[in-house]
Amino acid sequence: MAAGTNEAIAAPTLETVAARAGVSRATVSRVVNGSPKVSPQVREAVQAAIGELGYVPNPAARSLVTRRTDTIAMVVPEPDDFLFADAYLTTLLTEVNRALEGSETQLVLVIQGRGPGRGAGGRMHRYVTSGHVDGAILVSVHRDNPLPRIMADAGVPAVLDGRPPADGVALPFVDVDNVAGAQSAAEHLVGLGRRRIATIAGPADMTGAQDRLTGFAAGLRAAGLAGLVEHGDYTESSGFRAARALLAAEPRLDGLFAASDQMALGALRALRQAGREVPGDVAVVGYDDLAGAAADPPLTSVRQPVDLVAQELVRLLAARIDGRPAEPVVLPTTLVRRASA
Amino acid sequence: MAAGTNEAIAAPTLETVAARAGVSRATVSRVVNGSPKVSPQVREAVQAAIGELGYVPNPAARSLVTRRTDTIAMVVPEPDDFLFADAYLTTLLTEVNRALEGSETQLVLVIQGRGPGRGAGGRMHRYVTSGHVDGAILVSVHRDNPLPRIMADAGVPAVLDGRPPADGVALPFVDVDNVAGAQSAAEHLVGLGRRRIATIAGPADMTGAQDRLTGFAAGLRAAGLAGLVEHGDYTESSGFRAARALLAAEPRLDGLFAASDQMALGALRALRQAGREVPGDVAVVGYDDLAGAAADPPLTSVRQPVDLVAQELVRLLAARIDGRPAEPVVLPTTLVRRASA
DNA sequence: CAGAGTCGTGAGAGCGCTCTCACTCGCACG
DNA sequence: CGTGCGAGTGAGAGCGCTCTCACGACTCTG
Repeated sequence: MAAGTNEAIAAPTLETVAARAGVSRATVSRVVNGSPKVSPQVREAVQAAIGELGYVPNPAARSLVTRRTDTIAMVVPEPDDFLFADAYLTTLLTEVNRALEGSETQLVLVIQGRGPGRGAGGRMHRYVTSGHVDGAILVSVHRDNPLPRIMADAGVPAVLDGRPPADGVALPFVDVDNVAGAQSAAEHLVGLGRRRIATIAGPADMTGAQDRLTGFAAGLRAAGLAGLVEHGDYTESSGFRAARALLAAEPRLDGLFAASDQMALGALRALRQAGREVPGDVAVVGYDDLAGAAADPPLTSVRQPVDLVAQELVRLLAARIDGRPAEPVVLPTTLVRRASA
Repeated sequence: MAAGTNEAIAAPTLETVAARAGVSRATVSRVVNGSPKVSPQVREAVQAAIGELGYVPNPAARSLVTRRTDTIAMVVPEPDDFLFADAYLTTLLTEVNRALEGSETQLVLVIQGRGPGRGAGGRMHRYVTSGHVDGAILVSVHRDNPLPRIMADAGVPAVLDGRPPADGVALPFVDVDNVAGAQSAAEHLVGLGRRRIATIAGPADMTGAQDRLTGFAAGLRAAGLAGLVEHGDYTESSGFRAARALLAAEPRLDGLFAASDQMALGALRALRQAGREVPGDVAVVGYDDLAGAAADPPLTSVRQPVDLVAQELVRLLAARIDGRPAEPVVLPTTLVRRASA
């Protein structure tokens, strides 16, 4: 059946505490908020009263007057997106949470459903726009996503994970240097002596995927090579399909760069089925360095500093919330070498 | 550099709308909350005013008086847990979100950090306990987790994903029939003619893992067999290690049941490295049916109805929040057969 | 020793909303 | 034609908190 006594008696308020400590509401409020202008004796008395009464401030009352909720949202466009980029998103989520530790700010994960409330004016837009949160981190934003515009129009502080498209709303953002990262992957393959190199790129409507493709192409071009391209959607199965297509187009393929570890995993599976040895026949490099360490063989991958991304995202958003300016940040990647390339 | 005009002018309030529509605050409130006792003409006028002004109710003010926040929390104990059971937790999260679609209730994901605010009275306990949310779904609860007790003591409605230990707080819960699920896995292996069967069990301090072990043992016993047991923590790598240990203890192993797909994946890797064919030499069954469909070979697994679990969790919690009783729910599993067993 | 600060404290307004209660109609009833 | 009643509406009292302002009690300064 269920929980214990059905709700304790009325929760203590500032008033109750004040009466108990023999001071005014204002003074209790000062103690609770750590104001320095309270004498030590009074402070102690108030703290004792708070302890005895088990007083906890009412967040609704507080934010009614402060116009602050001490809550920020991480907004993920839709469940499918959420699942597909799984490892990256969960990691980012965890890291953002960690970056918030020690502060009073609470993180709320908002997943856009696909129900009727989906479009502009939907439940989630209303939520994010109507004062429930002080600001938002927008994640996994595709080009046609209206959310950045909505947030900007509503005057709600927001930052982006990943750079916005050139024609998009100019929100502050944190990105990793995808061009350089992908280029280092391409150069690594070239350095290994590979010459027939292909890439499994990400969705064409995401800037991160575009940049990785750009970097890859630049890396090959520098070596006087051209590469095959096949697109996936960051999932394992799309990587599997893309790798088969690539193999069909170029049976003598000897190097492969996948724009996500998930896709690299799918490619590994396709290669194994096709009887190719990795790295013997085909050297494979992934991206994210989030899912490949336990692969077979362990995946060489471009690591993104997700912890730093999270910290910068939080820092930028905090700045915007306080009305300070926030400059975009671009973080470097590192190539982590393992057995696959 | 950032968002557009720095915040629109003061947001419209009930007062503003009332003035514009030529009615009182109370009437606007009635319209906003869909009260039936408003004449059609007035309702229309008010709705027009709301539209023109772009009025959005202030949630803090509202919940200050209603004592409701229309927000529930899903509480995940710690980042490591979150990561380890990855697929299950993300799926559950998505499904709970989906179950909430159409309602006005918003889901907040709360991850317990490991900082100083960790213990009782920590940031997260305060958050969940102090009126930020109407209730909470507790997930991945280990035996020594104080949270169920804290919630019960604070009188905050809460429900559990997975049955609580016998000596734990009697919160309403939703569980799957882990005993029957594991038993069906064992029976399947037996039915395949396997006789040297082992299991990789989950953490001993989680009831779900216990139940799976119980069911597995029961299934073997019914066939007059005994099985080897090795414990893991639901991660891929723990499955890898456990499978090696099992292989060392019983080289002629011909059947293996892992209490999670992740661990089954690790086992697959260990078996391949040991030169065993799956399912030829060793038949493998996983649990969750969340990560094995694209494995090599595709994993036979015990499927949990995560969507139903989510729906029931939401239903039970809603009942508790409304002060209605909530009976525990136990849902059935199904064995999904693929190539691995 | 008067004037000018400090410092700690309390009084009280007000944040935007909901909800009870009282009031005003218009209409059916006796 | 008075009375009763239900439906629609408004007035106003809070919900629990923060924050400005005023004030009393000191401590300094000249």
